[in-house]
Amino acid sequence: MKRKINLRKRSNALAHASNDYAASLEEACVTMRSFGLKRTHNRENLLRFLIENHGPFSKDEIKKALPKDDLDSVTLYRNLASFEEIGLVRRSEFGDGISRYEFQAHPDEHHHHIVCMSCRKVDSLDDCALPKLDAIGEMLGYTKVRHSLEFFGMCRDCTRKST
Amino acid sequence: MKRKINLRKRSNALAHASNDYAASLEEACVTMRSFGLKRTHNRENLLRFLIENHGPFSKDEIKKALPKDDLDSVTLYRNLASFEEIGLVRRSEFGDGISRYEFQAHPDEHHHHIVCMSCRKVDSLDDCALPKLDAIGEMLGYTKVRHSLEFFGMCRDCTRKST
DNA sequence: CTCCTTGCAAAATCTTTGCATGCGC
DNA sequence: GCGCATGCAAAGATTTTGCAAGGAG
Repeated sequence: MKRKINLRKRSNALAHASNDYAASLEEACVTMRSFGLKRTHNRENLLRFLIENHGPFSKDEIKKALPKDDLDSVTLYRNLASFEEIGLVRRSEFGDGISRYEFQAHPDEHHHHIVCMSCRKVDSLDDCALPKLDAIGEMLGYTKVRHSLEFFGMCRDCTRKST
Repeated sequence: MKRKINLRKRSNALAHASNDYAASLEEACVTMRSFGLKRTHNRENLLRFLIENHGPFSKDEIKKALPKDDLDSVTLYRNLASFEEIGLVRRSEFGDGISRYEFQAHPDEHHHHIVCMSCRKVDSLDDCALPKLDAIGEMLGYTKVRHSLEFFGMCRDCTRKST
């Protein structure tokens, strides 16, 4: 059956917690609880991995990185889907047909990436340098506008190697 | 085996052809030829569909729209991949894990989309209003920078219905 | 005539679903 | 104890591969 999550507004009680990994994890668990999701080993491992290794990962990369005992694909799929639904995790797609997931401390917070098309390395870009892009959509009558902006190119190292 | 395409530079001989569907098709066929791809019924039908119904389509939508006789999935996959490789077709991903394809008259030309998260309608946005975003990537030492920018929201109609 | 393209069958992947058991709270 | 979470098995869906026959140039 379709997993049903109570889409209550996400708690912001700990919105200004430290950047510490452990603190982020605790905060994430509070968010989970506020949606009725339980704190389990599986989820904790998944979150820890995503928090500590910041940067979008494919399901495959995640599966390989997690302890052997929680590598059941079904659980991973379900947990990623749940986390995405409550905004703990953001999905990015980089034009190769593979979804990549990354931890997102706060629902509205996001940044953009630049992906090296040669080695697939991903850098993060600060979003503060970007204009208020969503206004473009609102001009067309759209509401609840959000956007996804990804850059692709060849990184310094790969550029050097290829010449 | 992996299909090998001779990645010669794309011909720009007809770069300023008219916007007419037939002309676009002819131009696309010239491009195909310049990469050693042959003009077949399958490809012509696929291109015609993409040119006439502008807007990104999933493989599924394309398959349903094509004449029943060319609905072999394998051929569709292969042709979309070839077209993508030579730049005739651009793939977009809108965060739902489904790749969508659209005709792209010239390799560097592109625009952005705004996708209604409710009815999945896609509007196209003129890109001329946007700043030179790729400079951001080049500042980081990347070369050959391109970008993908997609907007998501709820369109006027769906907003009205949902209140 | 040659090489590219197609369609079929089958394999390999990826993703979802049902259900019984286990576990957080 | 209740209800969500997990793991297994199996079903479903998607994508890839091999190969022989057909068709474009």
